[in-house]
Amino acid sequence: MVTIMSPSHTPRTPPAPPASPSRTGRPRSVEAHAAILDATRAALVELGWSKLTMGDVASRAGVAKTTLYRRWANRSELVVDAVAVLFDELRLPDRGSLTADVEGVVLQFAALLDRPETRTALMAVVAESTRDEALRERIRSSIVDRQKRLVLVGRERAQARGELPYEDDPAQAARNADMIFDVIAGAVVHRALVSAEPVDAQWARSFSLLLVGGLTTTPGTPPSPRASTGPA
Amino acid sequence: MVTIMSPSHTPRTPPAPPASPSRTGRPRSVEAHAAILDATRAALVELGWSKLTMGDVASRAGVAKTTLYRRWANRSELVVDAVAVLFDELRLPDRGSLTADVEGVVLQFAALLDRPETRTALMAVVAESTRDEALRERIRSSIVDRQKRLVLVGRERAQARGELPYEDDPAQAARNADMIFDVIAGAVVHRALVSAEPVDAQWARSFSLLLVGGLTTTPGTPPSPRASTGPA
DNA sequence: CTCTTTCGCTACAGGTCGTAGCGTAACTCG
DNA sequence: CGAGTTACGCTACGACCTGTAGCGAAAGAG
Repeated sequence: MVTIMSPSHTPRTPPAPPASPSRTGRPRSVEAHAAILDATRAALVELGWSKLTMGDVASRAGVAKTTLYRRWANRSELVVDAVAVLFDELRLPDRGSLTADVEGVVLQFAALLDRPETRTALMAVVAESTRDEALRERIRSSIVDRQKRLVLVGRERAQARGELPYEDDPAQAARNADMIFDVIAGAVVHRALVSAEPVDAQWARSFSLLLVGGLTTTPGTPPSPRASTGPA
Repeated sequence: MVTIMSPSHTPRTPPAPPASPSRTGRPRSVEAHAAILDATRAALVELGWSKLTMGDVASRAGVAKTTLYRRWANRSELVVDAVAVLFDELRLPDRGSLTADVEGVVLQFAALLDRPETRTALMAVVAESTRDEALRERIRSSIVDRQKRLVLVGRERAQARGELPYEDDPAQAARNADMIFDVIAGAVVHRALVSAEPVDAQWARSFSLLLVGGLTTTPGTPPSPRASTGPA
């Protein structure tokens, strides 16, 4: 009695389809889980983020509204999970050069932002996350990190090709990768959603040339003033 | 009677403080206008975008809720106007070099995104604008264009300094400017809001070097393959 | 067969949106 | 100065959404 007894209600912590750690009791329906995420994406397409309601998603999915709240704390977390899976499509096929690889990832990300679900949801949950630490962490782990891996893969390939130097300081290398990620993802998002203009092949090519030009001109960060320019 | 008689209600088109074209009747209170925008920013700071309500803003501003709806169609438009004025602070002092100018504008924009009002509101209205053409246009004219001008100024200065070449094709020049704008604004926004990490002096410096390195390596877009690098 | 957890359902309190309708205030024009 | 026009504050409202509570029933674990 004196104990916290919080598990009585609002557990909802088990994120994945069913709750893994609990062995006993009725398991959560995996069909319901998939149906809910599908319904969420459908609702995003038809209604957009601002008009999407939990009740609507529930009826589309054929489950009770209470079931949604048993699994997600609020709309934002549900929507993050619903769109996160779309980011699994992102791949980085080896196109032979750093420029071509950047171009490829830009076009892929642009295609993702062209889908109405992500278009309306991505910035909305990011905006929400500025005041919700848990949501920010969920976004980071289920969306941002999936994109960032592509940058790391691309860098490794470029290093293997000799297009980029191997970096000594691991902390510095991480900072660089983070910056490159923000530049790529940020530019594409800004072009697509803020400027609201198409990220087409021409833009992707121009951008890639710009970025790779900067990367090969500026090996590390300021620390090493470097005298001569030119790629390694 | 048969006429549309739409002006009877929901005019609300007159955006600025008072309605300019109308000469007759009681003019809109400019004090109320300022009070509403102030109250909106205050509410954004305290409550954030998602918990900001029209009723709350009205009572903070000391006006009736109906007055808000007479001037703005919805929350989003009100918030855009409320934060737009903050973007007037953006300046581009001549720091002597393109790299330094980029660095300066990055830090200024970052400072703006550090304010809780803009932090919570900017991405929210952008998300909203993906499904609202009027809102998108309002954002473009009152926020985006104010930022974009800085890019144009910076390019002119760099051209005058000889750091960047004068471009022949005006359409191509416009595309380049747009891209640079998306790269700068996008990277800063992404770093600050998505990655949620600080845009500090070090980051600004690294980013500026990267960008300017790319710009001086890649003058135009692919069209003109250009042989030699280096500023004119 | 018992225990545990989830499920669907209903109901609800609390809150917001956006509008309508009224009487009044403020300003322009003839 | 009166008539016409527009903005204002106020009240009230219907429609809707959120998130929770409480129930009996279903679905597994041991």
